[in-house]
Amino acid sequence: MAAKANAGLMAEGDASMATRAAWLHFAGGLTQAEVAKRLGLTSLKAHRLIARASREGLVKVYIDGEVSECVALEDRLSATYGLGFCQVVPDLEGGPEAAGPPFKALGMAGGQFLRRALEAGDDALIGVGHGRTLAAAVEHLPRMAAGATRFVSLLGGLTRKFAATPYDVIHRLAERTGAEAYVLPVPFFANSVEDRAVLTAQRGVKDVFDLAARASLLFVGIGAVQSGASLVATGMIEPAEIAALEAAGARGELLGHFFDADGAQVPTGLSRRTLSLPRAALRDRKIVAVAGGTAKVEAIRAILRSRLLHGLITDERSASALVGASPARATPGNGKAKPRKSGKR
Amino acid sequence: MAAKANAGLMAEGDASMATRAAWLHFAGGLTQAEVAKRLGLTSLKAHRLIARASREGLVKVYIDGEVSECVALEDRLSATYGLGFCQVVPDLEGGPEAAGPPFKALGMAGGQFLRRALEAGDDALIGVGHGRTLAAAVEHLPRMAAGATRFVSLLGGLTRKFAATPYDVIHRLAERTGAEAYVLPVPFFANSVEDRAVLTAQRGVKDVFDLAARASLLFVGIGAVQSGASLVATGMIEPAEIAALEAAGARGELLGHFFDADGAQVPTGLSRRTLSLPRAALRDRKIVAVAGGTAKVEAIRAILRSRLLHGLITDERSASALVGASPARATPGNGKAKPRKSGKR
DNA sequence: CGGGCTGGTGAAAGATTTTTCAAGCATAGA
DNA sequence: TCTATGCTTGAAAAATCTTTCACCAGCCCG
Repeated sequence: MAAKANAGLMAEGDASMATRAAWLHFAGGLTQAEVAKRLGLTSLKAHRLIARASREGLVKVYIDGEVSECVALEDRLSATYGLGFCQVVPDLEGGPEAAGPPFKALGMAGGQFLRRALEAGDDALIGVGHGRTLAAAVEHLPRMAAGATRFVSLLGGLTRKFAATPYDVIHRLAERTGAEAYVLPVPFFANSVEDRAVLTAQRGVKDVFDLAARASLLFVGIGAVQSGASLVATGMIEPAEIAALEAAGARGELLGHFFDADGAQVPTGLSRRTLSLPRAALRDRKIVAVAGGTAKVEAIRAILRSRLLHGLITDERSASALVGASPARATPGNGKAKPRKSGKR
Repeated sequence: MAAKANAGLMAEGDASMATRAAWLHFAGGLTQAEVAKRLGLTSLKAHRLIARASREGLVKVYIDGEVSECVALEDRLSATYGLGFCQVVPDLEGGPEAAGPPFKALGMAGGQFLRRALEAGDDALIGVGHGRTLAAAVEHLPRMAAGATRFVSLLGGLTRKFAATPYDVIHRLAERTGAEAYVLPVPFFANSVEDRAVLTAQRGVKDVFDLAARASLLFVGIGAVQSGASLVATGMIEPAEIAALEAAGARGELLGHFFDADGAQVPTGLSRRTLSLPRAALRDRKIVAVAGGTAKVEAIRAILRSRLLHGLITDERSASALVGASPARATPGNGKAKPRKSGKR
């Protein structure tokens, strides 16, 4: 009877219904048919509601156990690079040569980190960087009130391309948490040193930079220095520029600053055009980076060696590469220790 | 202190493997066969690992959307009873006759509440009550560090029965969070007033009571006053006693204190033997109760009317009954007032 | 040493979930 | 008014997950 009433519209009540169906199914462990019966729907409809709830990210799932190999990697990374915090998540993407960076896995871990940070409320002002990885982290952040926490962009984010606009990170963050957020409506790199001066002199911009300098937690990504890097792909930096940087020894990027394989800063003309926190402002800050994927291992190592990081969230494969261990296929103990009885069937 | 009850539920490597399999399956969305291939197992083994991980509660699921009906109920309850916080969760158990209290649903909500409280860290000392509902809440609390938060029992918890020992609540809480926890190794109700005096005079006991009086958040359950109530079932109170209480008009119990249908305290000889916070210590405290189920509606209403609660977590059906047409002081001489009137189907 | 018990294993049957595909209905534009 | 388009719907097929059942190995006890 109740189900019949809402035959017409579906935008509002449907989301509620989807949530309810998902709740019954996932939390309650009811089968889709049971959910259907309970809600007075056909099982197919129930399935569609549930599928939609999952698709829209209404269903958050996380695993609350430790994978020993990952914990070991965390310990080694922490010890080696003096991290105060480290999390290594198992790889999700299949295949041996993993396509892109493990956005999903990193996103879940990053999202949880953010959630904790927000719930703890220790950091009244959190600075955030750019990139798809960070965007993924925000994507996995549950809807929640941010309390008194505010967010501030750490670097300019305008870009020509529409897709994957870095704006999204802080934007969505604000949207999801209802927190105040200060963005920097300037490019990541200005066209010239003079332009940079003009831009930073803008009242609003200057204020935000001042704010960024005071953030107590910096949540950032790490950029690779390669022709295929996102910096290039998003049009924030020219292929020629990245090539020059690479030639100059740059291996990794953090908040617009470039570092070589030893973690030393690479001086470059580009930095005089960068709209970001000055290098000096990165010392002794609580910087937590989330990054991973084969393409970024070198960059991550460079940044780690700079000793600027306080925390790192990465994936198992990258972590493994970082500590120098052999590729170590994700086939621990069980697979190798026992000479399996050869599965002939 | 936290007893590291790392019972050998499963071998070390197995747990790790199960976690990994669960991660791949739930977080990564891989099919069980894919997980198996990735881990070098048969798909059946993968399934068993995943099933085990779920069974052991390593997989936490929660739904991040609002069900409009529940939100409406929350608002009404908050307004009606002056609550500062209210959460209503959809019912999980099927059928109109709803077996027992909705432990699972309440547990999930309660667990989340606790997690938030711990992560916020606003309450340095949290007092906890008894009961299966609270136990369920702790059950659904993820493993996490409690920071500086400490826990303290609000009432004695010894009982004759082994199963469902109320001890579990604070015990498991300590175990799961690694927090300091102070228990009250005395019965809920002493055998006599003299006994009570002796017990409360014990040095350790007195200290814990003093601590309990200072807890900034009280996380408690609500007890029904019926022959079938848990108070009776766990042997903490005699059938004859509960019958007397019921005859005296008692309808609900909160931390060992009894209240009638109007929320007024029911004076009873029992209270002089109760090892719990004195009634006076309940005023103006941040008390959050979690309770639900048809059998408890009356009790919840009684407690709500006492206006002692700051927060309530309950299930949809109970909430519905609570706000539903319910003339005050409908004191049914005989216990035939079960509002089991739910639209079937 | 054998019996009974426990716990893990795999094949196959049984359920459930997910995809596919064709059809229905409403809306917007011609 | 008619038609195209887009979105939802339902039945059935395909894929996947879960249970069942029989079996085997290790282990404690008699």
